[in-house]
Formats: sequence, C-alpha cells, structure tokens
Amino acid sequence: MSSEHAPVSHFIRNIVEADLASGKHKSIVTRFPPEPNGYLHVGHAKSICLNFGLAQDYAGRCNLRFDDTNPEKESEEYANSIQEDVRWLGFQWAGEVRWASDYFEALYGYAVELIEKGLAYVCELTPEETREYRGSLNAPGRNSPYRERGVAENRDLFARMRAGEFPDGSRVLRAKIDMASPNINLRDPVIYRIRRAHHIRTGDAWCIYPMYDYTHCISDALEGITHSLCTLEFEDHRPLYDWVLDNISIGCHPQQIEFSRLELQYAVTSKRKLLQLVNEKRVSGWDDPRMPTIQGMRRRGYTPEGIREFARRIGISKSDNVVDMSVLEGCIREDLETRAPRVMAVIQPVKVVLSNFEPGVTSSREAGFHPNHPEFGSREVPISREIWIEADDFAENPPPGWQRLVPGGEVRLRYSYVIRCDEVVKDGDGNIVELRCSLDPNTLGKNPEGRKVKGVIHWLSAEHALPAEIRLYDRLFTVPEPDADKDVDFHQYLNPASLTVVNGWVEAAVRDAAPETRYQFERLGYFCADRREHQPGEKLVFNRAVTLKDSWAKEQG
RNA sequence: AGGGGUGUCGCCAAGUGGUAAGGCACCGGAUUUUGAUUCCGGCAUCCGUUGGUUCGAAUCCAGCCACCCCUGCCA
Repeated sequence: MSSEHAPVSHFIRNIVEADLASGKHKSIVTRFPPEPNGYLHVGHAKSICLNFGLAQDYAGRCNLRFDDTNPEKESEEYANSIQEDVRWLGFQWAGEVRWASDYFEALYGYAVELIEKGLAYVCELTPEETREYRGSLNAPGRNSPYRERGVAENRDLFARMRAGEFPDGSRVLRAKIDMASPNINLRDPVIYRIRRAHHIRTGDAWCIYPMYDYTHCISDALEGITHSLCTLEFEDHRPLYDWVLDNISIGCHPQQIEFSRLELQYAVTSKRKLLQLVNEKRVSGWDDPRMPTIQGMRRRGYTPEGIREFARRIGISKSDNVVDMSVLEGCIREDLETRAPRVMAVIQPVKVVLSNFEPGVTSSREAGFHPNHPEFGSREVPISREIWIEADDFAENPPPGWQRLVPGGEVRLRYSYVIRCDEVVKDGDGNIVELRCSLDPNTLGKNPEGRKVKGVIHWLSAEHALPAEIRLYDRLFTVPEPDADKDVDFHQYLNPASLTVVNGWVEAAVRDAAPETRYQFERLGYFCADRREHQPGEKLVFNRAVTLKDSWAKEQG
C-alpha cells in the first residue's frame, strides 16, 4: 500500500483554515452533489477528492447528496453507479445518502414564504416569451405582466400548480428580483416549473419541480453545509444562492466557493459528449477502459490511490487548466510500481527453439514477484525447448544502440539463461517463422564469463504458457484538446487505433487471478484482469492500464 | 447596459511588499538479469503588458491586451 502524500495547500484550504481559526466554524461540513443523470468522470473525481478530502483532513463531515430535481434525465442506474464510484474511490459519506427530493416539502414551504413576502410570483409567460422578456447580455429585461400579482393570488395559483390544475409548462414560479440586473441569473429566475414526470424517488407525488439554483442553496443550508464547493460556471449564480438564503427563514448560510473544472488532455469530460460516445457505440459503454469515467478507469486498471494522488497533484485553483495525461499516468504507474506483482507475458509472440535444451539438465529458476518486496513471494519460471519471445525483441537489421536479440547475438532471458541466435527461419514470403538459438548453460543466475550481455528480454515457455486475450489501449483521441474548437466536431479526432486486441501468452502463475487483479507484465506495462470478461482458470482477459516508461522507444522517436 | 472570472517554466501550481516552492514533462549522469524502478544533477535574472507608488513589487494603484463563463421552464 503506497503511503498518502501530504495535502497540498490551495485557496479553499486557506479559507477553511481561516474559518476554523477564527471560530466561524467549529468543524466543517462539505458535500458532493451530483445529479444522477450520468456516470461520474475524472472531473468528478477531483471534486470528490476535494470535498471528502477536506472533511477528512479537518475532521469534518461530507455528505453525498443527489441533486435530483430534473426527473426527466435522472435514473436509479446512475444513482447506484455514483454511490459505487464514491465508495470505490475510498470515501464514505456522513450518514445516509441525501436527496434534494427529501427536501421537496420544505422547499415548497420556503417558496410559499417568498410568495408571502412578495418575493415570488406565478408567471404565465410562455417559455419563448420568458426568453424574450429576459433581455440580452447587453440589454435589460422587461417586467413580466404577471409580476405584480397579489400575494393571495400567487399563493392560490402556486397551490393549484402543485395540485395539478395546470398543464405542463403553462406556469412557473419566479423569484421577484430585478429584471434589469446586469447578472442575468437575477432577472426574476424561474424557481419552480410544472412537469408531469415520474421521479426516481418521489414517483408521481409531485408535478412541480424546483430548479437547481433554488434547491441547491436551501439543501446546503438544511444540511448545515459550511463550505459549498462548486465549479467556476456557478460563480454568476452565487448572488442568487445568497439571495434565496437571505430571504427565507433559515438559520444557516453556507459559503459558496468556486474552483476551476479539470480538463484532461486527449479526453472529453462533458457528460453530454460521453453519453454520445456511449449511445453511438464509439465505445463499449460507460465503463469502456478508454473512457475517462471512474468506471472506465477502474476497468482499465487504474487504482483509487492513483486517482486520489492525481487529484492531489493537479491542485485546486480558479484558472482554466488542461492537465497533461502524463500526470495521471505517472500517478498510476507510481502506485502500481510498488504494489503490482511482476510476471511475464508475450503479446506479439515469435517462436524460439533452443537447440541445446536438455530435458532434466537445463533447469528453471525461481523468480520473486517483486524486486523490492520479497513478501510478495515467488514462483518457478519453467523453461522448455520451445519458448516465446516478443517480436519487438528481435531485429535482423537493428538500429544503433539496440540491446536486444540479433542474428549471431546474445541476450539474457529474464530469470534464465543467456541465449545466442544461431539461425533465422523464414517462410517463402520472407516472414520469420522461428528463431534457432542456443543457450549458454553456464549463465543461470550468473553472468557469462569473459563478456557482457547487456540486453534482457522477457519470454515464456511455450509448453507452460497460458493463452490470454490482451487488450492494448491507447488515447481515445488523436489530439490533446478534441473539443477545443466549438466549430469542429470532436468525433473527427477519435483515435481509430485506441483499442488493439491481441492473443498472447501469460505465465501460468496468473491462471487463477481474480478479476481486477493487477500485474506488471515485465517490460510491457501494468495490466489488469478485466472486471467483466476475465474468468479465472478459464478465459484470461487482461487490459493494459498503462505502459512502462520506455526511454528506448522515446529515443527511437 | 453588460456582468462575472482568469493570466507565474511545455503542463499543473505555491507565493498576498523583502528580492520566484513543489510536482509532471524534459535534459544529463550513476546503479540495474525489467532500455522499468531507484539515485544524483540540470531546468523562470523572471511572474500577460505598459506605466505609477515604494529603499524594495509577481505581490499595491491605473490603463491596455488575451482567454474563459453567463441570455434552459438543465445542473
């Protein structure tokens, strides 16, 4: 288990610390408030780590609250996966899961309070008229003709909206603020709409649903949230957040603080676009290992610890940012480096016949599962007359600097003998069929005498190796910012080679590995037994989570 | 009649008047039966820009410039 790194200072921590120091709060309460309308992605992971992490670090609490105010888009499937993802990332929310819908009755009551204070009114403008009356970025809006209705009439109308007397979309409840505000969110925002839709929690109990801006601040206050953290696009909504809480009888006023969303190179992090990729079958599903979803990263083989470390490294700020893939990959490698057992696998096999192999004389060696962790144990790495080596590890015409096998050259078989390539056997088309090699019997566990063999390659005894389906993943997009240009469809940057499936060989030691077991296949990368299709002892399926760093490949360009 | 934000190394990001942290990436070099890991070393005379205040400014002031967000009965 890798040790957690020290927290990194950022402006929200500074605010929390100042509030704790000044006594403004005895302890903090944060919340992670997803809408159950899609799967969580790496950007949500940042928010989860922030909110739950803060609660952890300052001995506070963090709630999980579903913002379920739009029944048309929400589903139980999403709500369940979100809970699973939060837990998988290693966090536990305080108490039960909360739902904004738990507060529908209270929300209704506060709306009545606003009406009674003359601060909300029922408006009968059509959606088109409402838009027209709102004005534009450069021009003030105009008051709705329904704006000056009396309190009693508004109260009656709102009650009848709830009672289902009016058709969907025919009326809304609006906050009476300022149609001339330069902040469009304050131009008498709609706070309730009529929508006859089946809600995942409340069923058909309601036909009116509160809007986000109205719901979120009250939900926060009801839960005693101290710091309500959200992304930058809600900065303009803060005056409304504050307006609602300032105008109802509620004894709590959380502070909303905004930070910038995470953008990741070679990925898209917009629920809409991710949903599109799923619906259009560009990927196999929300958990396709190429997706930047938490489910996808999990299936790929990324670890919760690695993702948490990633969140820590990228920091929290208010500036727009596009984080290098190398940061995420580095975190995953670093975590897996210390905890993944090493075994060998060959993904692009070339047969090698060891001409001087002698049964009963040529012996095997034991190999530890991890160079720095003897406690991981070891296994026998058997050898036989025929072995598989990686096609990339042999070259007839090697480039300068090559350390692997060449005709007439020597190379070390990892945990075994040094071999020399004596003959290259080809078919009629000139393709290599097999390599004839001889081993130096005096090199098992020791260096050859009188010469140095620099190259070490991985290999597998053909007699003992197990077949495995191996899925090699590459970035989903061909450019770092596939959705940077609004006029260019991001689909055109889909990487056609983002998935390569090969039939390779693995060591018998992984035969019974449970799904989600991670290994380092030496010299190839970190791999994870597929969560869904890998069957221990039956059908072996491994996903490549991330390659190893490869300074040779880099040097080759 | 517009409003709200952001600009510090290729990418993140500390710093909040006392003379530019850290991470990733990158470049050297050492060790290595993973061209991995590990280990050493290098990597912003400069903080969007122009002026100003000050003994002293990335930090304060003014003006410019660039980019992001906002006109859902979405969140």
